[in-house]
Amino acid sequence: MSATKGGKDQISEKRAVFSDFIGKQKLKSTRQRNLVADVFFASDSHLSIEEILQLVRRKDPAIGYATVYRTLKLLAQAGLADERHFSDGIARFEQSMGHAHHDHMVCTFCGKVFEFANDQIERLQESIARDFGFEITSHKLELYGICKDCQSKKQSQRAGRAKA
Amino acid sequence: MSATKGGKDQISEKRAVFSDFIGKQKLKSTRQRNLVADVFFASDSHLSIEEILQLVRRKDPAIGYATVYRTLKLLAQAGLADERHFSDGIARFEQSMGHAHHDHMVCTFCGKVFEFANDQIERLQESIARDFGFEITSHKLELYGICKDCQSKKQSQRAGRAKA
DNA sequence: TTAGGTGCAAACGTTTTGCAACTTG
DNA sequence: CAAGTTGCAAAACGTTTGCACCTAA
Repeated sequence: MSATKGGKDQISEKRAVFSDFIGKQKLKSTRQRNLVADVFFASDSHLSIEEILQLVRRKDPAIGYATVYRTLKLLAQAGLADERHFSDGIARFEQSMGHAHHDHMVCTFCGKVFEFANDQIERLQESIARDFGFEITSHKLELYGICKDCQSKKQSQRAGRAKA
Repeated sequence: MSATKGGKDQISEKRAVFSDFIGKQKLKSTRQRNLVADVFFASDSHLSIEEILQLVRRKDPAIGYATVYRTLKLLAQAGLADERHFSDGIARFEQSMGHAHHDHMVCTFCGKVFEFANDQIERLQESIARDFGFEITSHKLELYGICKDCQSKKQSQRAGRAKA
């Protein structure tokens, strides 16, 4: 389930892609930008801006929200990040490089996000769209529920308290 | 394409379910609440709060946002409305009674929402969840793209340019 | 040097809430 | 009458933006 398949060198590749993008767009490579990007590349989950900010501030407490928002937007433009909106109103970002298309399973108990891919579903989507004369540009499939771990947590939690 | 399958009597049934809910919760039946509910029941599309407010104000211009928000929340609690969040940041509501489970196809050109249902996809979702030991409580499948009508609109609008 | 970036705080758009006046039961 | 509801305006929420100062190229 790890997002990074190749370890460290994958990160430096992404770093390279990013600085390439920065260069081509005549933007500047700054300490803050690189810090945000590195934190993002080193993570393998679906981080919110808030979470990224917390991680980044461990290394530089002066960094503000705006920089994180702006940098993630750049990363998205560079094709390195994908913005996702699950059912909790806040944006989360995942790495897009090296990821084939996949869908999400969100645990409503612990908030963890699992990824999965299923070609058969993809093909069915295409055929449904075809029937409608609809031209798909993107899609989103999310399963909400309770993950394996939380099912047991939930049970023991309920076992402890009779009823509220 | 029509959401209401039985016509008028379906509306009165919903009205009944709603006032039942109101009664059981020891809430009060008010002119505003009933107006909002009726407007909602009479519609068959995916309305935003803003749109519902506009419709309601035709009959009573004094009604405010808060009442619409509060009433839609009640309708959702009563099992009569489902809140949806497509990729435009604003909440839309659809009627849930009499609706079998279905998914959505959203035209990113005109904003129209089409519904579809596919048992095979549902079954595949279940089997994927089972593989993960995940217990599904709900899910969301949305196809984004361009609907039949808009494909031609788009072509004539971009008459001079190359086709994708 | 200067285009561009930063952090702050204020602005945003949607949704929620506190409250005094007002209905409903 | 008491409890619940209303409309308003203010607050709250995540996000974006204007701006004076700063920094990379």
